[in-house]
Amino acid sequence: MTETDGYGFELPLLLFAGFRSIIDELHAELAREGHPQARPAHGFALQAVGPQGATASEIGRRLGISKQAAGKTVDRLEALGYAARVPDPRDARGRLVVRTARGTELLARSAELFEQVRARWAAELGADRVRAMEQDLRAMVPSPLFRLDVSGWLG
Amino acid sequence: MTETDGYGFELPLLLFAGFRSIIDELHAELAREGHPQARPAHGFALQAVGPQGATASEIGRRLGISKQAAGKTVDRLEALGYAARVPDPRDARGRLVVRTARGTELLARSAELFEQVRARWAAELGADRVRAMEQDLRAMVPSPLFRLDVSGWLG
DNA sequence: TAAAAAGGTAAACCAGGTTGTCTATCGATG
DNA sequence: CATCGATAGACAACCTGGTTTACCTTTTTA
Repeated sequence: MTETDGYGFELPLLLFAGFRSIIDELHAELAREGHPQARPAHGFALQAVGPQGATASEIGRRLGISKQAAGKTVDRLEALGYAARVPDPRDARGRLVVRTARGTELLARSAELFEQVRARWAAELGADRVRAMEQDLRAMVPSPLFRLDVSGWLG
Repeated sequence: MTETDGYGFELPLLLFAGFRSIIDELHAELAREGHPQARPAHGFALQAVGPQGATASEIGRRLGISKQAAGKTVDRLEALGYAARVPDPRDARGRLVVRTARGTELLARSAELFEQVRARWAAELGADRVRAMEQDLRAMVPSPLFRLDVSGWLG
């Protein structure tokens, strides 16, 4: 990092700023539509729950965080009405985390809004440029799993 | 977000994964070179200090966080030997935060490593594709300031 | 020169991560 | 069929790094 922010330093900043601007736009609109409490982390976690539900331990594994941390996040989702815990019929130890209707609605609306953002990028830059960006990132990135250990990772 | 991760949902994920893979690579190497304690947040904060030094309040403003939070981060940088607080000769209220030699070294080495990563991307994808990615992101992103309120923002 | 603005610090709180320990249950194996 | 290792979940203690509120000191300004 020189004082003049050379090229090399700019690339990661731009990638993060791109990510952030999309997520900010998404959540500004979600807040307007009745989800003011929803945070980016909630969408990721809810996605990790999956349509069939999952145990907190499994969610932790999918997110790359401890089962305890996953449990706390599920507590939060539960408090906000996006997920619920039900007894696991096949394992008396476990409690299955499932999406509520509100949780499913949040994900569905998020998907629509993400499509809108991408369409705007395509309109602005050209569809081919957006496709190229995605293709290039796919080539350079190990795998676009949603690791959720961001808090601990960043700081 | 549909279950099948349509295009719209993939773009932000790819942007974040790209950012993250670069930062992970950087810090893996920094750790090998004697900076195992350095976290991504430290680099951002140290950058915000600037070559002339800055007050904690000013750092907070640059990073988009409260002066108290900035103060805590400076505490951390100080403990790790990357920054020091000196009396501000022009303001008896303030204490100027300045980079130590070790802090400057961390930033310089980071800059070199960022250049290396970008060169690898250019070799893999083609220099024009990397330039195009940067150009397109620059066009879509408000401004690539390093907001550091990520912890609070994400969760 | 008094009031407002700004720097720094401290305390209380929250979110979300960690590790470690404990109990209950599951599943495989002798 | 009993036992034992692995696993789910809960709980506690702790760390980092945000927040807000409050207060003191110093500087700026009206």
